[in-house]
Parts: sequence; structure tokens; C-alpha cells
Amino acid sequence: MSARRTASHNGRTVDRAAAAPPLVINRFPAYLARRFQQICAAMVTESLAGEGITQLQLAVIACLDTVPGIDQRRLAETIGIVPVNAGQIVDELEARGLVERRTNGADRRARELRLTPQGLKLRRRLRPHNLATNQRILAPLKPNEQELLIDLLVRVIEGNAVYARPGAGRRKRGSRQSIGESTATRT
Amino acid sequence: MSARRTASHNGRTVDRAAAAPPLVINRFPAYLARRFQQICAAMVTESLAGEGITQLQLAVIACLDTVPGIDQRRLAETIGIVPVNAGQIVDELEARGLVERRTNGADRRARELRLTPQGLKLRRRLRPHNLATNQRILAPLKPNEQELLIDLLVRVIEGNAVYARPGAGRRKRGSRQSIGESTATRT
DNA sequence: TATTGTTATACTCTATAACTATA
DNA sequence: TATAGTTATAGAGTATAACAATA
Repeated sequence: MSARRTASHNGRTVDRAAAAPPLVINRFPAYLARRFQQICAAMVTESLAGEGITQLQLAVIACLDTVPGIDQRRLAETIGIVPVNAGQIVDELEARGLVERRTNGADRRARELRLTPQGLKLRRRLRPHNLATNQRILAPLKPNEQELLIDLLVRVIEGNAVYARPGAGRRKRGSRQSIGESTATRT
Repeated sequence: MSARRTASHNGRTVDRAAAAPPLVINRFPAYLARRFQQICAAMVTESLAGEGITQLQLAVIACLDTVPGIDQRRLAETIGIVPVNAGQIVDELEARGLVERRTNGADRRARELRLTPQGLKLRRRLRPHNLATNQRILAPLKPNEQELLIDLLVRVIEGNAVYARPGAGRRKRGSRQSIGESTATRT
């Protein structure tokens, strides 16, 4: 398929460069998506090291900066997680004094979420870092290619919006067959 | 942007468009990567429904078809997971009679992994489905754009190969602060 | 009755550590 | 000592269900 390297990757007597196995082994979107996501998560996490903030927490903070007063359900939908999970993340951020929950006056079921001054301060400080990290991800490409990649990704995502929901890529409960129940148990 | 549906999904007389929140809220690669991965996982999982096979199991099967006799560590490295995890997946597939472990004669520590005839048969049957699914993912794009997207992704992934390792995007053990230990406990 | 959010719980995924066998 | 693999364990992520408050 790709034929990138000459060296073998079962690597006996690989005494020179090209010792590293081929990273990209096929050109399937699903595979590339997983690798791409791995890379992005790793780079973002690295850039947030020491801040004690996760990627999703950052996403929430960014969202509250953009849409102050948003409620939890909409927050969840916006960043692509389940509402329960959004509640938990907000819990964490609230416990750290970064986010504030207010009861919506008009609809007392809903919680208006806002950054506290402290949260806003953190947001301001982290923003350039985050921007730089995201640019660094695309560094292997030329500027016009970077824009192109983003455009194409956006179109694929919006074109498949129906599938862009959390948890759809997991096994259903109980569908996992506990090995050992089956035939072969290892000795 | 996408105008996916006019109807609401919480079914409360939403009589106009723009009821659905915008799916793509920013153009940050890290965000797009997560959404793109969500979509791919969802579509692949859907296409495998009923087979009782997960995306990673399929990846292992595909890899063993391409590189028969590969050992577990290299398998893990190839598809981007940790060796322990590879062992577990192979466990599952072995229990179902799809994969076979042989002790390597030259190095008796290593296990040569191969598809069983049954595994190969499954692979042959699933392959066209998988191909179609991956094409369907890119359906929103024109053919030449599809190739372009793949090329760009490959380059970004290979350019950031250092970061393409499993688990790099998670919290370290114990770094998660159990809320409730902190100040604000909810009432 | 429907919706927002919370609490409780449990399952899946996947990493770390310790161990065995082999080199 | 170093490497391939396994077993054990546990933590992170995230779903489901039941509930409370409000609409």
C-alpha cells in the first residue's frame, strides 16, 4: 500500500536507521483518525502539563469563555460529550474555583455556567499556549496546506454530523465476552 | 453550515432551522481530531455491529493478514496500542478461534501470530465492508479531495510520529483530584 | 409528562507493576 | 541484564439508571 521503507519491521539485524517501524501502515481514514487523535491528545496534554488541566477541561473553559451562561446540556452537546460527564467536569472546575454555577432565573432547572475571574485569568494565560500547540500540530504542512486540511476535516465532520456523538465507538454493556467463559483457557 | 435536520431531537416544537447547535465550533486541529475520531469510531462500530468484532480487533486481524507471523510487541507498535493490550485482544481473538499463537522456534520468548483459516475467512468477508465504510467516511468530499485529505493526514502523522503513542493523552495516575477533597462540596 | 441536572453505579478501556520464561 | 509475554490490579473515562427539582 504505502511502501515507505525498505527495511523490515520485524527487525532482526536492523543495525541502522529505519529501525523505527513504519508509523503509518495504511491509508484508511479510520486508522488515520485514531493516530491523528493520539498525536493531538499527546501534544495538548504535554502542553498542559503542570497546569493540572485536561484537554476536556480546557475545552469547557474555552466554551464558557465563548458562550458565557451556557447550560450544561448545551455545553455537553457543543464539545461532544455526554451531559453527565459535562457535569463532572464542571464539578472539578467549580471545586477549583474556575467555574461558577448559577441557577437560571427564567428556568430554575438550568444552571448558567460562567468562568470566575480566576477562571478567566487562567483562560487568558493558557490561550496563547493552546494556540501555539495547535499550530505546532500542523507544522509538518505548509500554511496553505494547513488551512486546506482544516477545511477538509470540517467538511467531513459536518457531512457526518449524525455520527459525531460520544461513546458511539464502544462496546455495548455486557457485549464484551469475558474470555475464559469460552473454549480456550490458557495454560 | 450543515442544516442537518429541522426537527429537534428533544422534540419540543422547534419550528425553525438552526435548532441544532453548530457541530464544528472551532478550527483547532485538536478539536477536529477528536470529532473526526468520534465519527470514524461510530461508523466503523456500526458497520461491525452483529459481528461481535471491535475496531481494534479488526485492526489486529488486518495486521495479521498483512504481516503473518508478527509478534505481539511489534503488532502493538504497529497499530498504536500497548503490548499488554495487544495480548488481551489476541486472547479474545484466540478464544474465538480466529487467531493462533505459535512459539517462535528461533526465539522461544516470542509468539508468532497468525490468522486461523476461520480468521482468514472472516477477514475476507469483512474486508469489503470495511473498505466501503472507510470510503463512506470521506463521502462528503470529492475523490481528489479525499486523496488530498489522506495525504495531508499522513504527513501530519509522520511528522509528529514522536507523539503517536498510546495513552499519552491521559491523566497520570493519581493526578486526578477527587473532588470533595477540595473546598467546594455541593449541597 | 417532559426536561435539567445530580447521584449512584458499573462497565469498558488501557496503563503500570510485578512476575515468568527465555535470551 | 535485557526482552517477550502474562497476570494482577487499578485508575481514567464514560455510559446507564434512578432520582429530584422544576417546567
